[in-house]
Amino acid sequence: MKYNRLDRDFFEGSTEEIAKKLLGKILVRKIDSQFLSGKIVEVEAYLNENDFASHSAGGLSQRNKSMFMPAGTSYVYLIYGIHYCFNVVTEKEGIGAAVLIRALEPLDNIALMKSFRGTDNIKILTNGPAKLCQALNIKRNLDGIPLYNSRELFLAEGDNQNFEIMNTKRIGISKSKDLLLRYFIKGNEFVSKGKI
DNA sequence: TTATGGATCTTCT
DNA sequence: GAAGATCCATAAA
Repeated sequence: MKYNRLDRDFFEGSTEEIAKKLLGKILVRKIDSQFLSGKIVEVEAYLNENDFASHSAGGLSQRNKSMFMPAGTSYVYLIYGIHYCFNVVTEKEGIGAAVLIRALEPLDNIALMKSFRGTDNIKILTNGPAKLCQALNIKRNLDGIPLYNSRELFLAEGDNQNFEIMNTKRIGISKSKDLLLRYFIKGNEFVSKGKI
């Protein structure tokens, strides 16, 4: 499969805009000479203002510093001591905002994803933010890298952009929980929760 | 089918 | 010292 990488321009725009534009795009992971990939089907926006669920709400810290890097940087963090989550950083340098990738539809090299996940069930390979990191072997060594200019982790153009976008409240947070900043592809069976 | 608790550790208070 | 952008196994209904 040939991948048409998204370059730096793609990431210019508001965080909500980028969140919606990321749906249907392909997340590509290269390990040695093998490509693993999946279509993005569910995302959440985390803003720099009036969003107390965002890691950036308390200002710059050692953990969240990638969120303040330029749009198109990766932000990978450890949650609950055991799981990694992957975000696409948005907005200009110095502004802390990002889009959490919550679910993928597996495409290339599903066999390798299954072995990283330790399951044969394709439906639970990448239908959650920590699951997709495990399936693509995304860890903190990939935090803070430029997605528009990296070989091991990048984004690519998707083929079919014919889908309807659903917009709901975000999952698993306790602050700013009523903001409608979750977006997912209507009808896609790899969405993590509340599928239509 | 829904509810609950354990795993496990970095970050900030 | 407590909380956290999750997942999974197990128990209850």
